[in-house]
Amino acid sequence: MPDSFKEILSRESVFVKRDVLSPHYIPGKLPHREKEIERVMRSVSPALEGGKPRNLFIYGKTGTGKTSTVKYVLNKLQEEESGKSAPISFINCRLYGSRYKVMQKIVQDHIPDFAKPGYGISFFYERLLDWIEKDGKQLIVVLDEVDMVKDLDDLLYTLTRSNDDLKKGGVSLLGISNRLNFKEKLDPRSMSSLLETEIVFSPYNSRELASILDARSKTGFAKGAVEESAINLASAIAAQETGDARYALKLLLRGGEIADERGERPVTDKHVEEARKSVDEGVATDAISTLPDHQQIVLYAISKLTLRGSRYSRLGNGDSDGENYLLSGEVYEDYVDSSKKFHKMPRSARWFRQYLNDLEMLGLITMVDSGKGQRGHTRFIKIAYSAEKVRDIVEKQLMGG
DNA sequence: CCTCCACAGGAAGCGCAGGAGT
DNA sequence: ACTCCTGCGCTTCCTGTGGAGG
Repeated sequence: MPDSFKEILSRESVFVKRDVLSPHYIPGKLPHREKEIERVMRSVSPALEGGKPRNLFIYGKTGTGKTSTVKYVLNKLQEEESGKSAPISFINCRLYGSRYKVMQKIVQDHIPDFAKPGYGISFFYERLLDWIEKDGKQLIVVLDEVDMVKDLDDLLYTLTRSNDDLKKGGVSLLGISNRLNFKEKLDPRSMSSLLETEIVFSPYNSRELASILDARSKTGFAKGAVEESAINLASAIAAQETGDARYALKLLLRGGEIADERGERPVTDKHVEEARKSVDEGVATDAISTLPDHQQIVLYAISKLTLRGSRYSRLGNGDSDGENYLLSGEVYEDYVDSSKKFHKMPRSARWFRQYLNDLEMLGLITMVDSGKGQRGHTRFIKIAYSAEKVRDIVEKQLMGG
């Protein structure tokens, strides 16, 4: 318990430059991505000499450094080529998820005068061609999370076709995606245009993660403020999950915050261990509060019944492990009641089943098929997180609003 | 053995909001 | 700015499934 604000302020933090630990920070050096950086540079380099870069496609799971690598290379490109012959549009397709929006964004980036809404695609297209031809520019369009574009075939067609319509200059594409299987849905023609070159980013292993964390903590943390074992644990946990560098960074950052809150000085693996709980809980809270209302209500019904105990408590005799499993029928009944409580019209039983499947996909509940000992064919449902917490989150979410 | 139970999940169709085209 | 179109969330209807009960 601090005696005064003065004490809190004078207390030394383990951080010296906190934002270095943030996942958005792009360090001056990207460890373990040297090969990838070189390949991206190689494919972009023709732009420096007025040539058309090859189209490039990058895959890799989240937190493997795809976006950072591309941003790093493009920053370098703009530094070395301070002229205006290789303009860049960096587009996050989660925000600009259609051909129209992407085209509009490109125009807005470079010729904002014409970016008013209401114009058709063909208008944007021709303005853009004029602008590129003017002094033979080499436009580079980066499509981050490219799988989020609804009419991707059309977009790719439009952009690659522009090279045929241009007398001078060119447009090249750089696509980034974390889903490997999405190209199956693509038109073979747009596939071959996008996949001229392909780079796969593999997940970091725990040693690589450790050296990344180590490098960042050297500038982010105060000297001696973080123990090596803490870094190793954070890397090991993240490597075990998916090799996600963002997750590893979060663990370390949160661990530092926890240590600060208690005024403890070196960040140890104990802090990281607790950070893991807190981070995972935060993820669950986020996942729940962004859920559609009715899925939240289903979760609410499940958590309520879990706390009260199943009405049909006769599970297979002797199966003492099966505590707190609920039947989908009784959950539906409570879901209908709970919907009324939150002033919502309950959905049909068919759609309720769909909700259950969605929630299972998100890892918020688990289900097993009813075996012996149960009349009829149903599923046993169990909540994956603390029932009290889930109930409170949903209540807060749906009551005040 | 057949029937019933208590569901699972596919198919078809419907109304609506928002995006595309004019 | 206006209409047309499409995708999405949802309902209704239906067939399937595996054990219980008679």
